[in-house]
Amino acid sequence: MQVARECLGKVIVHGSTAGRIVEVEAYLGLDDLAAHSSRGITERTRVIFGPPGHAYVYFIYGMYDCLNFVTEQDRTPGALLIRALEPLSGLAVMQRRRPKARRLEDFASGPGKLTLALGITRKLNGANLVESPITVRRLRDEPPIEIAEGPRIGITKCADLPLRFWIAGNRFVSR
DNA sequence: CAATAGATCATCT
DNA sequence: GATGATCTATTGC
Repeated sequence: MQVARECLGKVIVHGSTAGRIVEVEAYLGLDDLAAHSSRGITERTRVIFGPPGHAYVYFIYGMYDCLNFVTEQDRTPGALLIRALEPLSGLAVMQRRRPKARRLEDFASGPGKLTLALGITRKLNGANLVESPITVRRLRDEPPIEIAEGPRIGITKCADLPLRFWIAGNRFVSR
């Protein structure tokens, strides 16, 4: 939850494409029934229980990959779902990967969209976020931001917890 | 504009 | 065998 606030405004770089994190959701682990990790360690949730600073990428609805950051210490489950990015570079590449997006706001304004735009797949599951193909960096001149919070989206359990965070007023946040 | 259906499959019961 | 941390196209007002 603290990590969620720290990650907003940071930049994800993958290949020639990069985007600024403008919306995230926290998934806390054992007590959070909406979290994949709430039912313990399985083949899929293994990395959520691992050390922080790694990527958890999972496949959903038979069609989309979603990107998370592992946030808690080793043995403690916790993840941050990246929900929306503001495209910064590699726009032509993103457009090719997302032919249906007509406006810049449609490139990465959702969990499934951003993985397509950046070319992120399950091959990056478990990857270190510092020295792997995918990295997270701080913006050179980080502008001050106002953080808004509210209930998470697209879940049926624990849907009322205010664990969704976004940059107030940013137009690349999902609906 | 809002509501709904369809696509499509890994994971878990 | 059902479900799901989604997106898009289509239908209906």
